[in-house]
Amino acid sequence: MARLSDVIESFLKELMDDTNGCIEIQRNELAIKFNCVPSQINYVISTRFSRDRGYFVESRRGGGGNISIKRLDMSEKANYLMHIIVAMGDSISQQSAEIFINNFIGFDIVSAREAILMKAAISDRALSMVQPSHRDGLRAYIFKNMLSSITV
Amino acid sequence: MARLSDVIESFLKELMDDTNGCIEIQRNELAIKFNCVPSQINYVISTRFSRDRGYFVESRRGGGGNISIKRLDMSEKANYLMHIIVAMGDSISQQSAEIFINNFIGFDIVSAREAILMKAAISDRALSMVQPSHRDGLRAYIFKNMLSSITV
DNA sequence: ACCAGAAGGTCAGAGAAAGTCAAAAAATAT
DNA sequence: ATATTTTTTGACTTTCTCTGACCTTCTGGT
Repeated sequence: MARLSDVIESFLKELMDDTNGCIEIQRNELAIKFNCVPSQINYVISTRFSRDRGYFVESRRGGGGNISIKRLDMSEKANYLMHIIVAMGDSISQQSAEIFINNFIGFDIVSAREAILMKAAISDRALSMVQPSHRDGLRAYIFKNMLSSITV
Repeated sequence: MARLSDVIESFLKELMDDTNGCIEIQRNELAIKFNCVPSQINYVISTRFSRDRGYFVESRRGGGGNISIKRLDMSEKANYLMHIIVAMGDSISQQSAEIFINNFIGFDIVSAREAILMKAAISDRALSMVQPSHRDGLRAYIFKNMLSSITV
């Protein structure tokens, strides 16, 4: 038996595809449509449309209240990446690069596999041929190059 | 009399033959079908469908939970990658590396975006800090490191 | 101001799966 | 015959989903 939460999730995502990634719903109405309690809508939203899954949720109570869900758009992610490219400076350690990369996964900017690839490319191991004193500089250079490649 | 675990194993494998190497089961349901305790299903999966036997297993708990098993055609792709790692030797030009990467896309070994990332990491531009005479060697090293990271 | 009604929010508990681990039983090897 | 390995079992744990009672916030009318 398919999970109701999954059904509601894909309903909302399809709705979003038709409306440029931005929808407004009424909680009670939706609950009636899917024959569940209203709080299940909250459950779906909090487990499937959280910030770190790339959605931005707002709501208003009271008469005429509603819930709006927006899919964070690419330009925002690109801005985020550009910001990091600038902030990184011209040198970075393996450790802090990996922290950045882990955050990217959280922000849905890269997939888990892409993260693995990036980590592999800038690890100390990959750069072991390079003099230690030059490693962090080269790492920043390669890292930035990878980041700008996916900004497009 | 054949062992139950073997019976369950071949049942799952036949199921997989009919479904393109990818199945979804419910643990409790299967246990009822074979008249055993649910944890025996775990035993079969962990002894017969482990990673190094070429299967990838995922599961979800809770209502509507399930276990999915995917057969990896590991052999083919992993062999292909290993072959390339060996063939590359300890030096490679940007151009030939890109040819390899383009082939990976064709063989569904990497996605288009992953390919972009890999190319960015080993481009002459990313390695412009490095003396030209050392570039191809470092490139091979980074490239191999990325390839083995996704062979796992 | 005040109040009523109309939204949405929270949280804990019930229910529905799958996971773990170690002991008992069975099969195999020496 | 005995030791070792593999299979089977079941009690207990963890995770995810669904529900309902109760709470908070907003709007509009008096």
